[in-house]
Amino acid sequence: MLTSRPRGTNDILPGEVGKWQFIEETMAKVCREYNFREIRTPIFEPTELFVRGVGEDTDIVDKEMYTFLDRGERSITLRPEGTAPVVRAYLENKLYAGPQPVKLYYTGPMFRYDRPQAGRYRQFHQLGVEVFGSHHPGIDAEVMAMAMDFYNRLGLKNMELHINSVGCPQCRPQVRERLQSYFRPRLDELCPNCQGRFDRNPLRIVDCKNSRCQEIGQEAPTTLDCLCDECRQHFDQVCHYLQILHVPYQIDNRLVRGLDYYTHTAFEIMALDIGAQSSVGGGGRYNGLIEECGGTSIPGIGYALGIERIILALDKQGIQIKESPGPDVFVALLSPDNKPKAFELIFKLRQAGISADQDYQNRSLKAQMKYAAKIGAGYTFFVGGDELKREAGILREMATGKQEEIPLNDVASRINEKLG
RNA sequence: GUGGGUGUAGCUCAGUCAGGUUAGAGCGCCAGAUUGUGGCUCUGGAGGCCGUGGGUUCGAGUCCCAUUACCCACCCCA
Repeated sequence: MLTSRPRGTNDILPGEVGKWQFIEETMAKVCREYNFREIRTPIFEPTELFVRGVGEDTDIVDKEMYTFLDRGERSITLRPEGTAPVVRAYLENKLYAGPQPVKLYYTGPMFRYDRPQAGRYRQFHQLGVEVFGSHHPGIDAEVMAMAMDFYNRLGLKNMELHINSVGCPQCRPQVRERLQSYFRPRLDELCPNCQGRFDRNPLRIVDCKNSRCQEIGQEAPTTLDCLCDECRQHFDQVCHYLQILHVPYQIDNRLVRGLDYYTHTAFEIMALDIGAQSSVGGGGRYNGLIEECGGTSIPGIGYALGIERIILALDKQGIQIKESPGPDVFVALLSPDNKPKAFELIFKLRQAGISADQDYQNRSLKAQMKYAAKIGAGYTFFVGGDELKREAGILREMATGKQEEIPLNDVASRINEKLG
C-alpha cells in the first residue's frame, strides 16, 4: 500500500512537532548545563557490534533486530539502542586520549522489531547520555539527577526513580549461585520462561511479572544481599550523593535491566500514568562494555529515555506545549491586479525577518481574511485601492481589529516595531 | 510470538442486534448572505468500491469465513 506507513512507525505532523522541539531543546539546554556534548553516530552499524555489546541472550539481539545484508554482503543492523554505537565511536575516534571523563549525549531514532502497543513502536526515538572514564559514584548520581531534572523542566510530575545494584563480575557468580540454590527445589513450578532463565540468567526470575513466579521469588536473595564490599560501598555512595542533591529515589532490589552490559548501578524512571509501558527512561553503569567492544578497561555509565513515552506522559498530565505561531503578517489583495505589488512586498518583509504569507487560491477578500484568521496571522496588510495609489496600504491587527494606513516602504519597519 | 477489541465521509461517530428504495449527523473544508475586511450566525456545495477478498441470499454496511491494518494487553523494553 502506497498510502500506509510501515507497522510500528509514526509520522510526526506539524501540529505535534512543537512537542518534539520542546523536548529536544530542553534536553540540549540541560546537557549544556551538565556539560555533556552532543555526538551523532550512524543509524546502522555492523550487526556484530550489537550482538557483542548488547548481549547474545537479550531479547533485543535474540528477536528484535532489523538486520540485513548490504550489497557488499556485510551484515548490517539498524541500531536498536544508542550505547553500543557511542562506545564504538569513542573507541574508533580515540576520545579516550583526551581529558577524561568524556560526557556525551545523543538523540535519534532506534529500531526494534517488536509488536507495537501504547508507548512501544518499531521506530522510536531516544535521548541518551553516556559518561566514559570515571568510576566515581558521584557520576552515577549526576546522571540520575540530570534525568530527573530534565523531567522536572518539562513539567512532568509523579516520576519515580528506582535504583538497584546488579553487582560486578566479582559478586555476580555468588548472586547466581545463591539464586539457583534458592529456586532449584521449586524449579518445576516456575513459568517456562523462567525455567529457561534458571541457567542463563537467574537474576531475571526475580523480575518476572508472572504472579506464580513472583510468589515463589518472594523470599529470594537479592543482589543487594550478596554484593561484594566494593559494590556495596559504591551503591551506598551513589545513594549518599542522591541525598545530597535531594533527588528522591526508591531502592528496588528486584530491578534488573534487560541488557547484559550493566554492572553496579541500574536504574529506571517510571511514569505512573501512561499505560503498561511505564518506563520512560533507564540506564546504569557498564564497566565491562568498553572492553567487550575492543577497548581497554574503561568504566562507563549512561541512560536513555524514550521521547514517545515522554509525550504520552505530557499529554496524560495535560501539559500544553505552545504550538508554533502563524505568520506575523498576511498580505491580502483587494483585487487580483495587485498581485505583483503584493509579491514584491512579501519578499521584502521576509528579508526584514518578518514571516509573511499570502493567498494562492484566488480567493475573495473576505475569504482571504478567513484564511488569515485560520492560519493565525498576527496582522493583515491590505494592498490595493486608493491607498495603493498613494503607495500605501492598511495594516490590521487581527486580535483587536485596529487598522492604520502605512506607506509601503515603512511596512517592514513598522511591523518589526510592533512585534518588539 | 500469543490473546482481546475495532475498521462506515478529512476527523469523531450513528446505522450492524431483528438483511430490503438514492448510507446519515456533528465538526472540518469550499462558496455565498449587493458596495474594500476574519472570528458569531444563516444558506448552499463538494466529499463515502461502509478495510480487503470470498461465501450465504432474489437482495449484504448489516449474516458467515478468511485476510489485513490499527488499538490494547502478555512478553520485553524506551
